[in-house]
Amino acid sequence: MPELPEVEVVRLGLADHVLDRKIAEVEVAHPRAVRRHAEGGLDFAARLAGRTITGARRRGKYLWLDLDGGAAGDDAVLAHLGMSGQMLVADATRPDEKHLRIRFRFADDGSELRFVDQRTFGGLSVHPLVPATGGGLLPGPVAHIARDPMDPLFDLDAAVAAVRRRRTELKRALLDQTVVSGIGNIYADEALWRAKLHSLRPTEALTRAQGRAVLEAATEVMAEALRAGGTSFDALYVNVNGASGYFDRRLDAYGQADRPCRRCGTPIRRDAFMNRSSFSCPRCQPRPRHRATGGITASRGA
DNA sequence: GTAATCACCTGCAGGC
DNA sequence: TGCCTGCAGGTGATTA
Repeated sequence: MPELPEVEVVRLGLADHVLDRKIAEVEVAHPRAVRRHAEGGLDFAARLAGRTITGARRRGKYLWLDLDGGAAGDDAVLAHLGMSGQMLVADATRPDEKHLRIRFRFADDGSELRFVDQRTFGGLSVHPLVPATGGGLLPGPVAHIARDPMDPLFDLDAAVAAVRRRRTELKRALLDQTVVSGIGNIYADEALWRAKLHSLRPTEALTRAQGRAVLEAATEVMAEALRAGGTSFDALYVNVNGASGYFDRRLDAYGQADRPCRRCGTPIRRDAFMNRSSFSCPRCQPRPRHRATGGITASRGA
């Protein structure tokens, strides 16, 4: 599942393969892939034909391709990979993927850019760039997203304060993209394990030191994942060349149900959390005393 | 204004 | 073998 490191790997690949290339034609094979483009697929394709890609940027799990000046000024193609989205640079002669949703053909007749998405949670859309709080230009839908821990202007103390201002459970706050962006279920569990904090810990009772510890752990684990090329459990996350990352082999908590904790040997526990799963070590990460439980201990393993 | 819940969607594993 | 159910989970709309 693409989280920040996986999206960054894709962004780097796009920067290598599509920068300064002129789009000749865009084909939308599935309307759901452009559902966030309010004017529909035909308008999406029409707005991109003839434009040149001038940049590949990212905030959190969103990435976008800057376009040269159009009729209405600077704009960008915004992409969210959702659960299973892939941006593939492919030779035009290669057979189409089963879940090909959008195809970009370029004026140079070289490789194509394909948006492939099995579960259709992802999508592409075109938006004008608008001034963002804190400076810079961003596509409109990204303007409310907080800076991610790999952003050079990320303010750790401000992020800790934002987490502590919330009145919720710690993991919910970590997953809230308006508090800190880029963290998904995998890296939230890994950061909590490293910081020895339970996902249900109330944010209002979190000390500054604990807040710093969990956000620093998140930064650390995502940087390590990026160096490994991202986390892949199956064929759903790949880079632009279709290759998988290797960080899943180094996960300490996520997907490790019933396996011994690498710190203390206690079996990792799986709990239900927001219609998904949460993994933690019951010894290193004790539950807070005054929170409702209701989790499950049965596990399906990884 | 803030927090919680649910729908969206497809493929796979496991049980019967 | 085939059907059914549960699970994976990020985002945005809706509800409280």
